Amino acid sequence: MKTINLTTQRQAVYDVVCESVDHPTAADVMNRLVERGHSFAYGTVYNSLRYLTDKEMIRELKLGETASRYDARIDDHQHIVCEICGRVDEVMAPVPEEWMTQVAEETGYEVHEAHVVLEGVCAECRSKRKK
Amino acid sequence: MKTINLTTQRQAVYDVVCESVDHPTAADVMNRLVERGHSFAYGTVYNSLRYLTDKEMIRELKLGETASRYDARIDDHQHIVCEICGRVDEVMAPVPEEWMTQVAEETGYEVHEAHVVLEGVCAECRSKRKK
DNA sequence: AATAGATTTATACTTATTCTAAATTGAAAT
DNA sequence: ATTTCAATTTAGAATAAGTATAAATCTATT
Repeated sequence: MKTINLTTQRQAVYDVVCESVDHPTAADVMNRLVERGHSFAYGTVYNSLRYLTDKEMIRELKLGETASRYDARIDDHQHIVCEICGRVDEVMAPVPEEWMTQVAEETGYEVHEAHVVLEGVCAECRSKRKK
Repeated sequence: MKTINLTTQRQAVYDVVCESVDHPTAADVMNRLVERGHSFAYGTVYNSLRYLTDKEMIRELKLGETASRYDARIDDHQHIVCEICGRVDEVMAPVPEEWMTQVAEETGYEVHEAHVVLEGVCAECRSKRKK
């Protein structure tokens, strides 16, 4: 079932996510679609985001905020959120395998994956703070 | 401001969280309060959970589900969720310091903390599956 | 052109949580 | 003991994010 049916709506949603660098929420995506002259139903945007997520063309991020965010990078990676300005950046350093093994031993679980949300202060906010 | 004012309601909420081993949601806490003969307002339970969280007597967990869960263990640790039965267990193995350092170097962030949600299959579900 | 299946639309609904304004409680001061 | 005042609780309305539904529309195939 890897048939992918990209309707106008799904393509437009995909384009917005791909061209965004800030991990937009569904509401962000909606606004950007309107800016581009589209006017899709509320539910269609959610449907499209889910469809694209199911087809693994985008990823849904749950970073502990109320709304999910979406990411066009689908390779395995984590995220870091700035406590000051709220920006979200990618973390490419892989979670250490040995730690995962340790967790498996400790818990008796078969460990499949790790979702990590780091918190800290981004470079920009750090330099602003120095004054 | 470390004055802690434990009203009847807050104490009862705290007791429920402390005596639960399954990381209850606000709704779970509400039900358990009713079982114990209490009948507090809806908002009071949320207020109390927030109060206790602010005073660092309990921790709020955002594990990617729609509802927050609460944990009476306040020492630094992570969580693992079973993909089959949904149970949530503690992970005491600390996130490797060197990985955090690596992330700091990679991102330019000052890294403060890591929230990790692992996913896998718990021991019980693994043995059930073997049949 | 006719049909069927998938998709979109508009809108209603759900769930989790927060907000609000009035009522209640409880500690401190008279 | 009574007054007072802030903190807290209550009941219920409001909000935010997302899901469900049923009718309308689109699209591919006969």
